[in-house]
Amino acid sequence: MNDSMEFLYPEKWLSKASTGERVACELRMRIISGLIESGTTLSENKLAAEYNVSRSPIREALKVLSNENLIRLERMGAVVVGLTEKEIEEIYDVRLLIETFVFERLVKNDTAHVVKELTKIFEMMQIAIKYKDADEFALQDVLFHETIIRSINHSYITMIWNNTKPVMESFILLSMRMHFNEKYDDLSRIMKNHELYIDAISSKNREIMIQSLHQNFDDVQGKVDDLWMSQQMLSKAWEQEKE
Amino acid sequence: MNDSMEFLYPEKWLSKASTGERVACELRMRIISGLIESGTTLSENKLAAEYNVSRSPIREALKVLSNENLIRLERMGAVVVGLTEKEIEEIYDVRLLIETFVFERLVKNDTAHVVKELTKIFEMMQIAIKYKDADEFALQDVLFHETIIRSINHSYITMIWNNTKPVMESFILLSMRMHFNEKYDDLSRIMKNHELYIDAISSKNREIMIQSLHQNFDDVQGKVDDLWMSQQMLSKAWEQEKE
DNA sequence: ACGAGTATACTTGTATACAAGTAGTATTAT
DNA sequence: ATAATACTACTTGTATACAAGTATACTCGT
Repeated sequence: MNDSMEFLYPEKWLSKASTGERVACELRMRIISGLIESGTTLSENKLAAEYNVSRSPIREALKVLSNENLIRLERMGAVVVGLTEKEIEEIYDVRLLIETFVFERLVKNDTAHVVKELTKIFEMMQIAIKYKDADEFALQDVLFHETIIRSINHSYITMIWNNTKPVMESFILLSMRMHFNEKYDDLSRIMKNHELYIDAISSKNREIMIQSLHQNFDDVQGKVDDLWMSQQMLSKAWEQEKE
Repeated sequence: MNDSMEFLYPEKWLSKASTGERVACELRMRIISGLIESGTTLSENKLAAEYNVSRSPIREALKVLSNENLIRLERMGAVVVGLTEKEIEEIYDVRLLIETFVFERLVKNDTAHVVKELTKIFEMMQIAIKYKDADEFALQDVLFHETIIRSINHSYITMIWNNTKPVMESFILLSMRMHFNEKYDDLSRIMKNHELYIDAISSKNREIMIQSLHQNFDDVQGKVDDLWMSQQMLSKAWEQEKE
């Protein structure tokens, strides 16, 4: 593989990850960012050569990506499905679905502990903005929703989250990197919406929750545009690098 | 492994399955049926020896079961989580959640094709009852719901289904085997409920859909009892066989 | 008797080897 | 020229080998 190759996924998030997980994270980023185009056929041998590892971790990674609907494992090779606008809307469908469910469960119990945790994450996000750390911001953003979802200890809801989280994370990561330094309006809107989430859970107010969920949902279109632009730019950068 | 060992999962459903898938299906059945108790630690080497295969397909199977929340992959060994009453309720939560979502999507389009397919499956179920074929009945029952869910072509909803289906299938399979020849009342109730599903989709009537979903949900408690009894009986049979 | 350290028998993660099957191409026979 | 066949270069699935790390038990020193 080209020595000048850079990894898209933050290496510091992979401290205790196995080779298979690393490959999965990197491939995921490359697929979602568009560096690996939809329709491409990936072969285990080629990937193994490319990443200088054996087929074992590659196989593991492909299984993971297949579970996340990013590739289709076929008889000869793995076909990249990728993320179109449709898939992104669908993944947000699922998040809306499970977060609504979670909220209904959540308000039946004491929410003080969750609210405290969410507030902490909220403040972390503010720090990330202050230091213009897009990756950290994305991480905390995902963690925010994960905290809400895991708080009800529902094994199958958690399972759904575990399967959608990686795609979500990569998507948000790319989107944030793209516009973190430009769109301050976006950031303040995101922060306000997260505040709304906390309020909704704190006050157990269904109206506010629906409002914040929809707000989040409305943001998707913007994020899709971000992704598209991100894909364009990365492709260009890639082409230039190859020359 | 004991030569008298019998496989719980129908072999005819595994015609084109790889060794890994076979092992996954069999282990899943043994975990859900209670033959492998919760808390047990499974080792790749022992399983490989037990099933006379190498570690590769065993690893694959364990990854699958881990995704289904049936085991927890830890540093040393895979700890069996199993299916308690809580997990079963939770898996039905998810089915209720996604089938509700699917229904809302479904009624926006023409449902004639789906209704036709469902009617076919319904008639297959009747034949299965006629010939007292519990396994076939379970297969068609699962297929019924799969047909509904896949009909909207929503990749992430399909993903959720793919992750819950195997557990669902095993659970229903065991439940049906247990009581297929006794509880005709149950069967007719199940059939009536499936008829209700078809009606709801055909007439696009939300009221009926909610009714059938809840009916289905109310059945769960009975099924949990079935599972518990099934686990007891299988354990006893196993103990006797060992002597 | 009891605690520290070591030996051992396990565990997983990764690399490699082999077998079976498939697509596509080249070659050969008609 | 064309169709059929054989060959080549791939593919995945499974088995095996090796490395690194961990828990248990045992031995040795006090």
